[in-house]
Amino acid sequence: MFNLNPNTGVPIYRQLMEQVRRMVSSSQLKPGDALPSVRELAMTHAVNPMTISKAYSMLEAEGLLERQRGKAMTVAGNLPLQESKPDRLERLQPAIENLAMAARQLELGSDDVLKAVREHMEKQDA
Amino acid sequence: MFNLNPNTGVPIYRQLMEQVRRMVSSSQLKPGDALPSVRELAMTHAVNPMTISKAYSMLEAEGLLERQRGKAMTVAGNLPLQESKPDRLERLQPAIENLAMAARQLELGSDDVLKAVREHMEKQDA
Amino acid sequence: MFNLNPNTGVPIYRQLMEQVRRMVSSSQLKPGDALPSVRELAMTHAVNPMTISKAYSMLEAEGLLERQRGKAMTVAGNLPLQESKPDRLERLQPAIENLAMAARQLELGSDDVLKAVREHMEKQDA
Amino acid sequence: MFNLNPNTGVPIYRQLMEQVRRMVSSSQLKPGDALPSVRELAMTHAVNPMTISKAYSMLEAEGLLERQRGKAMTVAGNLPLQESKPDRLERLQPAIENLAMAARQLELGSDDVLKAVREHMEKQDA
DNA sequence: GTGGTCTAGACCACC
DNA sequence: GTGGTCTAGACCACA
Repeated sequence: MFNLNPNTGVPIYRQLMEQVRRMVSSSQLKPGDALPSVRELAMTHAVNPMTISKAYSMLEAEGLLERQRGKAMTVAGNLPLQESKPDRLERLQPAIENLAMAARQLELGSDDVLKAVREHMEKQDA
Repeated sequence: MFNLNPNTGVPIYRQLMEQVRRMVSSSQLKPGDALPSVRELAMTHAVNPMTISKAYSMLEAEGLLERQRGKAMTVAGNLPLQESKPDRLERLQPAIENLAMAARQLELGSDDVLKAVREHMEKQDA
Repeated sequence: MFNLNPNTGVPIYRQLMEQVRRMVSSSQLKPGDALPSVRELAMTHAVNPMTISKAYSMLEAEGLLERQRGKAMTVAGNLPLQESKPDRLERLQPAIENLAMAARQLELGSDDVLKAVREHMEKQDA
Repeated sequence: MFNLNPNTGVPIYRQLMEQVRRMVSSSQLKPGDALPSVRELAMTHAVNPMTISKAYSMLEAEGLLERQRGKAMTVAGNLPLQESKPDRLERLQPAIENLAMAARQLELGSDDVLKAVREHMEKQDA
């Protein structure tokens, strides 16, 4: 469900926050849905529970998640519906810019890049 | 030439190191070429000179750059030629994986992603 | 400057957040002013630095404080001026309600309460 | 009768314990008086019954309350009479100190504070 | 020097 | 079982 990599330089809690935001944006996580428990996520990703907890707390402060005492955190109930495709494409932009910059610096043209992206995504779908 | 963003969580010096490596990998920076001076880069990107200097020093320790007293740092002279396209595509993988993960979490299909990437890269070329 | 009590049941980081908000509200801390460093505050109050850091981080997320790399945190520069007296009295309400509830349950009348408050505040001023 | 606020950070059971102690201290609850049932209090304050029960049990352990099988809990019969006014003023101190600290940080003088307290208590009496 | 991140582990509050 | 808070201590990024 989530993909946390401690070696990228991006803090783990920030990776998680961003990924939760995206899952909510696409309605793979809907208002009222429970998130994985702090301990469970910490176990499966071999990360300290506090690191997960920090991400959840900050998303709660943002209003994206809600806490219910003694229960798992849930997606906030007062959120707008699934974001439109243009909005979600907007959220994709940073990853695209990052890719394009790398390609430019590697002198790889759009043909090569598009081919590599297509292959990766097809392999993933399969 | 470079693109340094202090807000991503990735340390600035690591962003710079990675970007220099890519430019060398593609021979946009060739053995003997001078890099921008620490001061210049620090000015244009509003970054502390020590941060630039640290990146350069670590690349020097890696053998990618050479320092000549009183002159700008240059790309090391004993480097292999431009990397082959497969090698450079390999360097592109992390950015592709990052993009694919974001797309999956946003529930955007490969068609939409490829279209967005193509548009971004064309706009950039223009 | 601050008053942190670990025995009230109110989390320390929340006590600190509330007190910083009040100091800013009254302009005892003005935009641009530096706050005590995390380590300093942790030392003087015998509290773990992370506890202080957590309060500061959450106030930053709120927009009340700003972080400058390598420097102490400062009060955000884009804040409105000192709050009006009615606004500050509004902030005082929870403490007043708490006092009134206690007085009611202790069957102490407003005369006794006002006298006690006056005495406490005069002693404090002296 | 009681005032339980889940958002202050103070555990609910501690809020309740403190308030019961004050009611007993002022003889608004006298030895032999029955307390509201766990279920009733839990309902009216939208709190988990176990939370109420825990507060009652701890007050029982303190000797302030007595449990009679199948009946409501009552105030213990062997308690001293109503506390003297100085004793009750002593119990009020924490709330006063809290108020004075808030006022100081908000730069509100004793005149303003006393006025606000008086107004609040009069409104409450009315 | 500053703050940030993470860990390992404890105890608490609540369901 | 859930999340929350705190500690002690390590290492990193940045000025």
